[in-house]
Amino acid sequence: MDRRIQKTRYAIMNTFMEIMNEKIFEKITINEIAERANINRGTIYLHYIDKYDLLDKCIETYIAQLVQHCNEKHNGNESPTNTVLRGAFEHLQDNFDYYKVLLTNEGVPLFRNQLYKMISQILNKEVSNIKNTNDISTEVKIQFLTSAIVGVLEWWVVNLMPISIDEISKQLWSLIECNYVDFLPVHK
Amino acid sequence: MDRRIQKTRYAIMNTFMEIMNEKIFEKITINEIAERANINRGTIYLHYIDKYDLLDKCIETYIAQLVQHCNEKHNGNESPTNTVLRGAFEHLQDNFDYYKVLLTNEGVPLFRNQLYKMISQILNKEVSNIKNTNDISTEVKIQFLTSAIVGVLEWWVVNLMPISIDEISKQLWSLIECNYVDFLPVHK
DNA sequence: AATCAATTGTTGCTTATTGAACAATTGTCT
DNA sequence: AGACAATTGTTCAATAAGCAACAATTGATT
Repeated sequence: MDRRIQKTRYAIMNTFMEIMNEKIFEKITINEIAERANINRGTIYLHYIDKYDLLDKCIETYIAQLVQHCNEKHNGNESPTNTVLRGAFEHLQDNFDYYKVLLTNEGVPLFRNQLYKMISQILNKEVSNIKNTNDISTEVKIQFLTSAIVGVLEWWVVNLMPISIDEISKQLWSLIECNYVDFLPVHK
Repeated sequence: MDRRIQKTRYAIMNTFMEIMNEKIFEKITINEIAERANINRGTIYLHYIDKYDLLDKCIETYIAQLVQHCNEKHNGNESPTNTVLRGAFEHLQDNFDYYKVLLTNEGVPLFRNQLYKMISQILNKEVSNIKNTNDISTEVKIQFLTSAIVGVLEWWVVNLMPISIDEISKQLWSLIECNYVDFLPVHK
């Protein structure tokens, strides 16, 4: 992509998140973002319809980065789900400022929905190759697991990462694994 | 000035200084600067003839900022020279990373010359309104003072700002004042 | 001495951003 | 209610930055 687009969008989104840290979403103006980002006001409209669209795009972007980071951890590893989990927490930590804002300021439901969608997609993909062995429907299991995982991710960020990545990813992995070992694919 | 020009030049000069901190001037390539600054290589040539010109422009720019900062301190103050002096040290401290590089890496003579020129201009302006009272030529005095001041500024930066701004500016001011009180304008 | 990769300036064309202006809308204050 | 400043979204022409390609030069390696 054209470098100018990269830089402009980064500046806008970054400034927007910065301001989100200081005041509520409704009080933020396009004007303010443009000035702080040192970007022509009109330029913002070339990329985003309005500030609601900007919020949407921010969430989309960060979730996409989260997925990408996890995928990089995934490739060529024998125990994918475990390392993917670690990758997720790593990314949350590295971009803590963003996720903290998105999970406490406005837009929480939007963000949670995206997160939910993403996790459930991964789980669906992960279980697509194995058959259901007991009488609980896969659908229900996935809903159950997704909610549980999203809840833990959210808790960890909102509570300012109270325990280390090692601990949180190990513990969460244990919870997933021991209760649903029949459900997840077995590696090695 | 067009925002794009500001940002581009800032990115180039900033990256250039960063690299100057890591390797000697001769080993630095335009390519490297462009990549690290995330700027199209051709764009650098729109602003600078080559890396020597870039070094020149950097020095010019930082000196101009130094002068501007001092002037802001100057305006509407009763004892200009003293506050101007403080302003100079403040600016050196705020942009320590730049000046440290310019005074230790290549380009030292270039930078010192510019500094020299700037200080002597200020002194000339400062004494233009008063007449010479003794038998030492104004010319010689200005050369003497300029060298002394530049030397102290340079020493302070190269030795990593070993004493506080308060102390250094007070001490330097004393040296200037007590020896050349007949020479400098008397305020109030 | 010769080869090879990297760097250098430069070019033509495309595209993104800028600044300025505009009317319309919003929110605040009296 | 009316006045007012601030914000909004949009337009336009001008211009800076982008990309890709090029030949020429440099520098290191064999």
